[in-house]
Amino acid sequence: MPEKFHEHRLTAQTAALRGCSMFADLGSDDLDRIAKFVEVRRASRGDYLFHEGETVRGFFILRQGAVNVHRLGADGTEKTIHVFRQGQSFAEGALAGTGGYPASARAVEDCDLLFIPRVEFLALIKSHAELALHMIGSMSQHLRLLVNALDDLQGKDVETRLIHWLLKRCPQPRPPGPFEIALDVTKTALASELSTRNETLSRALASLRDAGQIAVEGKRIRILAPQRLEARFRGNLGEAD
Amino acid sequence: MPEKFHEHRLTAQTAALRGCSMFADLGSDDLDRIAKFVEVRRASRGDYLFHEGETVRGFFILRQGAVNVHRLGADGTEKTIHVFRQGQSFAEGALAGTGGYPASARAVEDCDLLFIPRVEFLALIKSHAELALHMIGSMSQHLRLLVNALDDLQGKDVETRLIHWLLKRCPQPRPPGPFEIALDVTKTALASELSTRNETLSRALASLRDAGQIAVEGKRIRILAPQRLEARFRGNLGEAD
DNA sequence: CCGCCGCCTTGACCTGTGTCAAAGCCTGCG
DNA sequence: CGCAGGCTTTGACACAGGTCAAGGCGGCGG
Repeated sequence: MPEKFHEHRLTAQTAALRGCSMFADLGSDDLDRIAKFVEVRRASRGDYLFHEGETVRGFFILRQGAVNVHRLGADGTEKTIHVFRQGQSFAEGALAGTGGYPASARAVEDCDLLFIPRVEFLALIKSHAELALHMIGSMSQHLRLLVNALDDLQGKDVETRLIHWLLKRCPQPRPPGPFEIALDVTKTALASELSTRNETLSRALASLRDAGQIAVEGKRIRILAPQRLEARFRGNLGEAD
Repeated sequence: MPEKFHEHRLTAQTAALRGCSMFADLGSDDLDRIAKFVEVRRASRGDYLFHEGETVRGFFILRQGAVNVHRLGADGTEKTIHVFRQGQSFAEGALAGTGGYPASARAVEDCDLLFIPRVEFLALIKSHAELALHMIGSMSQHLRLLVNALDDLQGKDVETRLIHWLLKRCPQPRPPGPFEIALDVTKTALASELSTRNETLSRALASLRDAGQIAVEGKRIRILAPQRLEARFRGNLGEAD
């Protein structure tokens, strides 16, 4: 491999690493050191990145695409734990523990990711306390995420969870006019992300449509008045929760 | 304070620290260093250790008792995320993040705990990569725990969750004869731990009793045949999940 | 000893959501 | 062009579990 190309590959990865919150404020020398053992991976829609129970070889940073982290129930139906999207890292929590990955991960879109091998990374951490703190911070985020997911499930009905999902991808502060969201996955996949079935999601969408909150055109959902939708969200929380 | 007493206090805490998995295999000099800034705390049943949103001052190790980590819904009902018991640490995930504790913690029994202040601990981590790895390991455990809780909720009905809870505190390998479990909290609190209501828990217990699986006498539950109960557990998973 | 107050139990009822089934709609392929 | 196989929508139905209400049981203070 020509040296020039190798150089280029390194800087491209360095940039990608910096984009991930975990490595955001590391010195560029450190980043280069990491970039040396990082692997670039591509995954097509449907490919598995790892399976539950498999021994942990490393973790991932998602540059492009979306990954569904889930478990399989005894009857084979998969239960989504979380869907990660670009810029996020996942499975770093599994690095330190024993017993392999606690869940499986499958690309729900074509993905472009970085794979950080376990042993090299752990070795690096030992000499870079800074990095360890970032790692802890990142895991901390995931903990919060799961805590949120957990009380979403406990307290909120499907309509409320759907509204929550919509509002999360609507800019803050809320635009007064309509805002359109393009679904990057099938509605069935979205249903799974919301821990429900496509039928139920379909009904929830219909109910919001009938209430004049949204307009649905295939894979595009238009929020007619984000502020009004947010009001309904708070309303739902008040009684149902 | 007499030097002798101080010495004693230190070694007692050192021992307590070693009991916690997070510090288990640290050198005793390191433990002593930690012990210096650790605070001993007691909490009576009902006391709050921290509230959701409060700025994070440190984390806890539970030496004795039980702590309920939960959130309050909009209507004021509390939703349990997890109940920690002796030997476990909690809230260490909040150390690195921003935005304060993601949940509240309340003693459900009289508790005896160690409080590890945030700034001192973080400073120590910077110079002790070993410790950082342990920290990561511990958070990793909590992540797994939440993942488990999450798919418990998604997939399993209350009876199954109850059986799961019972089996978790029944020795492995399963004794062939009866095994008795003493509830350390009220049944209402247990219901909350299982993310349900006392009425529903009551029914689940009754149903297991009528099925000849358990005997309930106030706060003591006798599992008549652990192996048979485990069989039922697997049965439930097969269909319902 | 009695009454109060928490906790637990049981019954009746209602609602959300999963399940099953049928039909509509797209998209790609022969 | 037309058909097949996905996805989505809608309806009918079943059931787990939450809610409300009415006791029962027990412990503790007066």
